[in-house]
Amino acid sequence: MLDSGGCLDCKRINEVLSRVGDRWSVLVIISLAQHETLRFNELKRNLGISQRMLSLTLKELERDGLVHRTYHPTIPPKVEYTLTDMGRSFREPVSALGHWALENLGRIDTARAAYDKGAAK
Amino acid sequence: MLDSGGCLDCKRINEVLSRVGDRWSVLVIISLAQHETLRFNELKRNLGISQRMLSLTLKELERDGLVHRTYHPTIPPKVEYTLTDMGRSFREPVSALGHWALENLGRIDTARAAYDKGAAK
DNA sequence: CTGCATCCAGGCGGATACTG
DNA sequence: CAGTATCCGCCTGGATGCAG
Repeated sequence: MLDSGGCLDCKRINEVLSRVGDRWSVLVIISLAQHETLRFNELKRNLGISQRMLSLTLKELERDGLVHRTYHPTIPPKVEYTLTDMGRSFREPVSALGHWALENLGRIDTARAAYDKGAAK
Repeated sequence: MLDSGGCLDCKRINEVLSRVGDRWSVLVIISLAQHETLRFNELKRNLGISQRMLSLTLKELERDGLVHRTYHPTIPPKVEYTLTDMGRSFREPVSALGHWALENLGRIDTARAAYDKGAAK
């Protein structure tokens, strides 16, 4: 609920995070960035996401102009998803995050273990 | 459920996102990065976060070794929070995300408006 | 195959009250 | 001031069933 008064950047970050910041959106974009084009069930299998969440996520991403949807009215139907230019550009900051993740996951685990041991419980 | 079989990076990203990927963690880190040192209620006011969430978030961040907590046993008590080295390093990928956000928020809004108009409802 | 609709459990997160 | 504890609504997200 509202601004509060401090840090203006925070509100911006907050905004963008509410849009494309959820786990599934990020993962869908990463997956599409790696595979170029994927069908609905391919994404579903790759990410281990439920149909419901994938459906909702893709619709949002399409709405936000990050993902392009191509519907082939064949039988059975075939739908292909690709990144838009904006979607591809999103991959840069995300990969920076991914890089940081890979480098620091171990450190975080170590810190946690130390913290948990110290606090005992 | 799990892994699925595809994209190994996704699991990693997923992991790190489950740790420091939530909205409040990110905002706390950004705020601390900007102000160097902040007290509990300063953070609370800056972010417009509830005590409960701030308390939980800070405890997690401290546990993960991203935030350092200094307790001054005065009366009234005074607690200062600062970023650790790892916490500071996290700010780089986040600022990349922030940059992207500022550049593309407008585009997203435009895409949304177009989408909503087209779909009508 | 690609979805949408429904149901339902679990967790996030705010409001409030209380302690040191 | 800096938390902890409780209550509770809301939304996320999985499971299932159905349609085109």
